[in-house]
Amino acid sequence: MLENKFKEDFAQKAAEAFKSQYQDKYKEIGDEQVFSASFIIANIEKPKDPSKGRFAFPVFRYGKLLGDNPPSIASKISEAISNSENQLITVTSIVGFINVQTNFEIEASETIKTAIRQDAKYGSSDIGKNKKILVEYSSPNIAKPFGIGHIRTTILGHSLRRIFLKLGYEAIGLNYLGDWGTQFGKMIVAYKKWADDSIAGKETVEDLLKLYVRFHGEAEENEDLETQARDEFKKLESGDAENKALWEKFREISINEFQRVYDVMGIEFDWITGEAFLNDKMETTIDAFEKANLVSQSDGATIVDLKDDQLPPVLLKKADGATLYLTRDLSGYLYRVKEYNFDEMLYVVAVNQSVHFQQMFKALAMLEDAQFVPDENRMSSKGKHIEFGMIKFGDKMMSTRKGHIIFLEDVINEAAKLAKEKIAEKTPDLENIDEVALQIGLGAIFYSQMSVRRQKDVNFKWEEVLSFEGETGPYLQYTHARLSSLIRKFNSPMDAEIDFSLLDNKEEKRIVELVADFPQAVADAARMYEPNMIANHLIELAAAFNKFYQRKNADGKPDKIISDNKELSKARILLVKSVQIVIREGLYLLGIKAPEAM
RNA sequence: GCCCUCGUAGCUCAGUAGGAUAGAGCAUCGGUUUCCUAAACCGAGUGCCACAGGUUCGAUUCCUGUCGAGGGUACCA
Repeated sequence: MLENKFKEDFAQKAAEAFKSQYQDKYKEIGDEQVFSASFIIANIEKPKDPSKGRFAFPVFRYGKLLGDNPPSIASKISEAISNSENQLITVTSIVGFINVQTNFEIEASETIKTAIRQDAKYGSSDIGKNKKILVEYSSPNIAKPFGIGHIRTTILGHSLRRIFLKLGYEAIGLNYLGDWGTQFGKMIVAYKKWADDSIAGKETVEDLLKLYVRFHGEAEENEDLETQARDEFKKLESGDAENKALWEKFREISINEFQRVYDVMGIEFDWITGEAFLNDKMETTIDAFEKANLVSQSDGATIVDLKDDQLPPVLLKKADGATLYLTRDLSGYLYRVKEYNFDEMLYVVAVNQSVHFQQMFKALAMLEDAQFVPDENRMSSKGKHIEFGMIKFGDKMMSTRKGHIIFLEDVINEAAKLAKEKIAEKTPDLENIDEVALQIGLGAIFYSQMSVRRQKDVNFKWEEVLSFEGETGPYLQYTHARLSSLIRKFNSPMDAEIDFSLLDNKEEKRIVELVADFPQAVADAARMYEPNMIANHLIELAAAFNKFYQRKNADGKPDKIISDNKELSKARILLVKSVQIVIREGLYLLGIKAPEAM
């Protein structure tokens, strides 16, 4: 918390300045709250234009209180601070803002040393200490292939897990497979009717998809199929052996396929489970709602009326007695409460399921109300739907049912292929070409999802996902490779005394600021459940570094990082090292690998 | 009908605890490589921040309404 050192110094001095400059008013007002250092520090902000100052403090709110105009207040306070002993900061004032510059040598020295000392831990903190957070993500449906539609939940959730781990949380990544539900009735009907005997036992997910698509195609003509599907699922749920065997077959084919894709993508989970896991817990859940007197019958179905105009009732059981997705999710929540006693339970699921989660959280709250659970023990409010926008293709929604699907693996293969071509052209003697090509391909894909705020719908465009130039994953990776290359090239020891005052141009200054602000970016990303904030920060840092890398001296000659000026080179290479750490760790938080060369 | 999300440059998007002249990338045009990786860098132009009100010293940001796009709205997930 290096930055605080400067902020605290400023806040302290500003508080004193208010007291001395406005003695009479200060006493009259009596309320010292808004003049306290802690209030000031909380209201410090960052100018959009970094050249204005490292941070700023607007004084408009004091205008009425002090009976003085803001520009005058700002100038009086800043003058008073300037007249005091200042090691750390320099202040100036303009139109009601007090702008603060930090002592750059100190900030540079401490930022760089901290980053290098903490290395992979840079940006971490202990704000999540003793807190447990569950993150449910990916959660593909069995018997459907892994499509591009699954990419956002997978990448977002995976990144959030890593971000929370970095902040000291016990973060548990959960893959909750859609391995139960009426869709299996559909699959079973389709399989029994149309399965190709010649490939029996060797079916792939694609074969299952064909059956699924055919079912929906024919069901449009023949409504009876839907009824048959419900019957088959009902049979499955009551333990029919033949259907159980088919279900296990579908499940195994899918899981093997998923695992292969996760391995390629480098996606990790702490617990892979599924809806079927909850089958024996459903009755307990329904009992709990019954005991709480929340259950009623409606049109033959077993429901919980949420007493809310905005929300449809929760269906615990369909008229035929079979359970639904929501029943299973409620059971899952109650199970996880018991098993993990979490502080937060994040559901990284697309926005089209928002009603589902509203229903779920409301039902859980009603259950706790009925059970008179005291506030401090309530768990129902700890669930959060981390929603994200839909993926469209050619401006249309993707629909698995209609077979409109882009296989994630095809996207990955295509990206890796293009990356490999590019390497062959640029760095043909690179050793581990295939490995790096995959890293870059994945970097492009991952970044394309991370560069947009999660609430936005995104239109899948091959040329955007496969772009390696401009604000992209490969740009960050390329920058990392450059940084790594510099460090390799500078093969003198780095432990000598460094004169950080040699770092004095505006490019170096900007880089130090961005390195120093990385921990804040990580914390912000966690607060907003928005990895995009880290992606943005990395792009800014990479751009600042690349600018520095290609900067020219006044004479128009390249100002090289490694030069004959030994002392300057040493200081700069440490700066380079700190940037490398931030880019590498930042990319890690996004789930992207940082190659040493490419 | 009702509910949720989104609406910023030609295109894709940042701007996320309200702040000082609204920023990037792509695309277009021009420049930079005797090379610390040109997947880069430099320069050039573009905006009634959907619209209308409100709150505030100050609104792209918060509130209300309108319009537009997408999603959802009990026996799918």
